[in-house]
Amino acid sequence: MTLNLSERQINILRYIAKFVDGQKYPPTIREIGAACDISSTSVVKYNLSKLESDELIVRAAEVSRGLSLNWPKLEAAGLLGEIGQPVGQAINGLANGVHRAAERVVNFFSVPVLGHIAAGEPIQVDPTDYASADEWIDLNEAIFRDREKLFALRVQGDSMVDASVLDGDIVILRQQERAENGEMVAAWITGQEETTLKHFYLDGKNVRLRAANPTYPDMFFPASQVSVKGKVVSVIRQLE
Amino acid sequence: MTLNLSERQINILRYIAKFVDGQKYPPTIREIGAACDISSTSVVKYNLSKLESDELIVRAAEVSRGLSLNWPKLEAAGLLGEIGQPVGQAINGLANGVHRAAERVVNFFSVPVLGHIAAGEPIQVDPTDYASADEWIDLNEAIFRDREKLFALRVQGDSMVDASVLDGDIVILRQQERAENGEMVAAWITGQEETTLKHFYLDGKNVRLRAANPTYPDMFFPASQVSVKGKVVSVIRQLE
DNA sequence: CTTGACATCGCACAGATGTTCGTGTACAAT
DNA sequence: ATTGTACACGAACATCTGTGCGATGTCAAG
Repeated sequence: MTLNLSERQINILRYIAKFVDGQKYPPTIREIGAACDISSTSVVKYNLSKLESDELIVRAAEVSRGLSLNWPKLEAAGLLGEIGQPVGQAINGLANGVHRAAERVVNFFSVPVLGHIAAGEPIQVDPTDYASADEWIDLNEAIFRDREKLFALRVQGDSMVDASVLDGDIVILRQQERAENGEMVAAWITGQEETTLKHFYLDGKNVRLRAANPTYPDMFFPASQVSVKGKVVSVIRQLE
Repeated sequence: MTLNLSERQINILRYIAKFVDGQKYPPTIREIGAACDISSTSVVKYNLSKLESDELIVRAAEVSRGLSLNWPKLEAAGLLGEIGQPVGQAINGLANGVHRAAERVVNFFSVPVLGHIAAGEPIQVDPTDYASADEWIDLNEAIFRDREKLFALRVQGDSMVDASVLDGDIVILRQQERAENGEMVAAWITGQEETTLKHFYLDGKNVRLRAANPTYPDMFFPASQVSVKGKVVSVIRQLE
């Protein structure tokens, strides 16, 4: 039989994928209902039963949160694009083998982008309405690609404001000793005995460290004095 | 601190790992108790709380089956051999399930904080040495807590540089109409017909919007003209 | 128009499940 | 001896959560 899923069922699948990825445990039918604009638990159950008969999910009867996604089937149905992405693209450390469908992880770390914030436009805000998002930010891709060499630094003080990095921010870096021109790196300067976040430029045998904020002057050092610790991949600021 | 786990707690970890791998959802405390020869649910809870304070597991209060393993921490504690790595986890790191530490990718959204970055201090960078981390950033918690009401905005242009938010950054907000003084919010200003990110202050019937960058002047509006769309929870910048 | 499958809704109910609390034991410190 | 801490037990409790069932609306076929 041909799968004929309703938009609602697609939404349910997407929500489950996102929820499990984020929470590490499956949602309840009420949580699904709330997220997918379904007022009745029985309607959720009805749709879950449909999905189960299509073998897209597996359900344990009478067990709270007793459901899981059947990734091989989801892939066979061509639904990966609808509800998630294979992890293979996000983690290149995996690239040494053929992935079976089961070896996939949803790209659940995505949030709906409900608009752009730039002066002049209002934003429509209804975060619970999954369907209304016209774009999705894939935070998996954004933050966690090639996680192997990632580490974090917590920024102390205002020494990095020139790079628009504030006190308390978390800087996520990928360990590497070399950097391309223009990349922002964490560098240890031997002469100065300090570590800074700066844009890296190699001019012959000299290294120029440029602040993000143009009001701060560039700094020049012999290349031998600058040792790159890692490249800044992401900056995360928590505000609560 | 040194981890000092009882045999019972190791057993619990092992059981959780095995259960999640097989069932695709976490066990209840009663199931854990039955499997680990614990007659009382409160004893299971007691031990789970211990494991949680060691950050070996993550627990959602009052949520059935609301627990998950913290694999990076488990590895850091040298417990992978004790509890075994579930196939479902190995899959994320290695296609064939054979565990090689260097290639393994953990399926948990926390990264080690290997130090602080402030002028004057060197940073020891060995991202593979999880044990040396003096702090862990749980990005799950940092970004996706109460994710139901979260949405994102992509920043366009340099209109927010005064808030240290750059063009292209992703701003993650929690939907809410009210704000406390000092919180950074996305606000729609009726008179100006624009949306901005500013620190919010209510002075009597007036709203003061303060930029993060002190070189930008504050803005004042009647409270009726300012409508808060959401509170900024996180700012994420991608640099690659 | 009638019929029946499909999808939805609201609600009540029973079972599942985390939490709390009083109690007990063992052991080290005082 | 007394106190404090860590660990364990069991029962009671409140809530979470899946299921069942009757009612409603839609829509195409007869």
